[in-house]
Amino acid sequence: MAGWTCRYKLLADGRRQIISFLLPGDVCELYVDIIHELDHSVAALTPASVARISSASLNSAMGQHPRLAQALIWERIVTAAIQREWTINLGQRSAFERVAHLLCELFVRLRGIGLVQNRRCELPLTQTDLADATGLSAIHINRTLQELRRQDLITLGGKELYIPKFKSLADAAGFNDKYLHIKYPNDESSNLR
Amino acid sequence: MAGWTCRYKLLADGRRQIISFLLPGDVCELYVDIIHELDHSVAALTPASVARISSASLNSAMGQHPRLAQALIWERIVTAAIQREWTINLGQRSAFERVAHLLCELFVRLRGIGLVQNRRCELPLTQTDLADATGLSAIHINRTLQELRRQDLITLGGKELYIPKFKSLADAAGFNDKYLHIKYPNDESSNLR
DNA sequence: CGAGAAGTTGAAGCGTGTCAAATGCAGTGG
DNA sequence: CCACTGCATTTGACACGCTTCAACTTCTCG
Repeated sequence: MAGWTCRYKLLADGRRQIISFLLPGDVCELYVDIIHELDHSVAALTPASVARISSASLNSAMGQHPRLAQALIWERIVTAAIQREWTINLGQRSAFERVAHLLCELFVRLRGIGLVQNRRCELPLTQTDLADATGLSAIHINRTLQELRRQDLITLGGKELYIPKFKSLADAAGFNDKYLHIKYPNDESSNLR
Repeated sequence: MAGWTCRYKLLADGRRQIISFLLPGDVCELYVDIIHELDHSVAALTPASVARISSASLNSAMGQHPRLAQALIWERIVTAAIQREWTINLGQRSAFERVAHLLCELFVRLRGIGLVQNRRCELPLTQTDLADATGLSAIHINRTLQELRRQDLITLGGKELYIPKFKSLADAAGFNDKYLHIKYPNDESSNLR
């Protein structure tokens, strides 16, 4: 409901991969009762508040509100699309593109839930977090962020991210928001420049 | 129903990332009618036969067979887990581990659908396919496969893969099949040695 | 004010990519 | 049946993006 969390997995030797970021409103796990055990971990990156929903109440809610079931299907589709896009990000893109792409994704998702104002949003991640999400070293993240700043694509500091020309950053990243299937209130995705 | 296919996405400059492999019995897309357009492509890697199911007949089948709906939920959970594991593979593992891990995954999945006999299975992938799945260059795939052969972890040639000691390969890859949630007929996963 | 975490910088090393070319192999047409 | 063709695989040499290591500095917060 509030705050940032992430899915992650630790390898035997201590390497950590962040698998995805969960933002306010995101669903963590619908089927805990089916699989019984998660194959990964979830952690809060900021103070966060989380709601638990019993499958009984969820089922009755879906019975009374058919569009809720539809919304949850839609949520799964988008989550899967994001995970596929991360696969592409890690598999094909350079460090520069990777970081730019991740920032684009987070920015658009935050925008979709009203957490972007004046092209600014909070980004409560350490450079180590960014490193573990992009499969890079924290040191290289640092240098990549410097390069992004040098090209005036972002301003990042004090946990605040500012993207002056979104289109430029998206082009540099090869980012296309179609996969997120996000509808923006009061304007269209193409209005992001 | 038969043959190998894959999901993939092409970047603007021609880079290709294979996002996942679809094996016989796998579901490609349940909700085409909801999202209308796919954000990626699917291609056959071998001659393949595919069945289309209308949402009408699927819904009626699920109505008559409650366990079918359960099975499809289970399928989505496993698919999501595989995609997360690919994220880890591409983000954290070395070339050697990546290839070993991918071969482990495919081997176990093929085993689950009865396509492994005497520790052998078909692997109708080119080295270029493996490269695009693991985010490596085809040349480095070639050298990595040679190293895997040199360590007697695999035999691969003529589109046939042989894994003499699965446990050894899995250890080298950091592979744990738990995320696949596969039940083996007539034996347990730990029987794979 | 002190201490630990986060961010920054420089130098050196290495894993993987790129380029170029040779070899092997399967399908095709004469 | 064989020469031809094109794709897959293999090999070697070299380049480079990113990692590692080792400081140092700057923040944050009790």
